[in-house]
Amino acid sequence: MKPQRLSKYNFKNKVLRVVSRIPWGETLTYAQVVYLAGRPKAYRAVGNILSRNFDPKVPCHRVIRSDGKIGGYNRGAGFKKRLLQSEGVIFRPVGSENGVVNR
DNA sequence: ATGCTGACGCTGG
DNA sequence: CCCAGCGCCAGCA
Repeated sequence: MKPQRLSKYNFKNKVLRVVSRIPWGETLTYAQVVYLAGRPKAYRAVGNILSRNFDPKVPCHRVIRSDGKIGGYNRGAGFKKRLLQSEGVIFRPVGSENGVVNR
């Protein structure tokens, strides 16, 4: 077992792990995830990582924007919203598209 | 090694 | 509420 260097090498891994621990029906913002992963200012990178993640073990649809908007999804934002709604996440109809998570 | 990319966040208009 | 601009960072070609 090699000592795990959390500085950068594990960042992606850590992010995926954090996301995979989000309970059913719960949501976290990108900022929260990145904070838990230890890089409070790397929210940009998280988007990159999640966009490339296709592992079903990682419920990346539970990660939303800090302003409450849904954000993007590699399978389509609409699909992401449906998934969240089916998990009981309440959306407040705002604007035309995105909608805001009620919390 | 270098430069561009993007599922973001925040402020200002 | 919507749009534009700037900052920030790890991944990837």
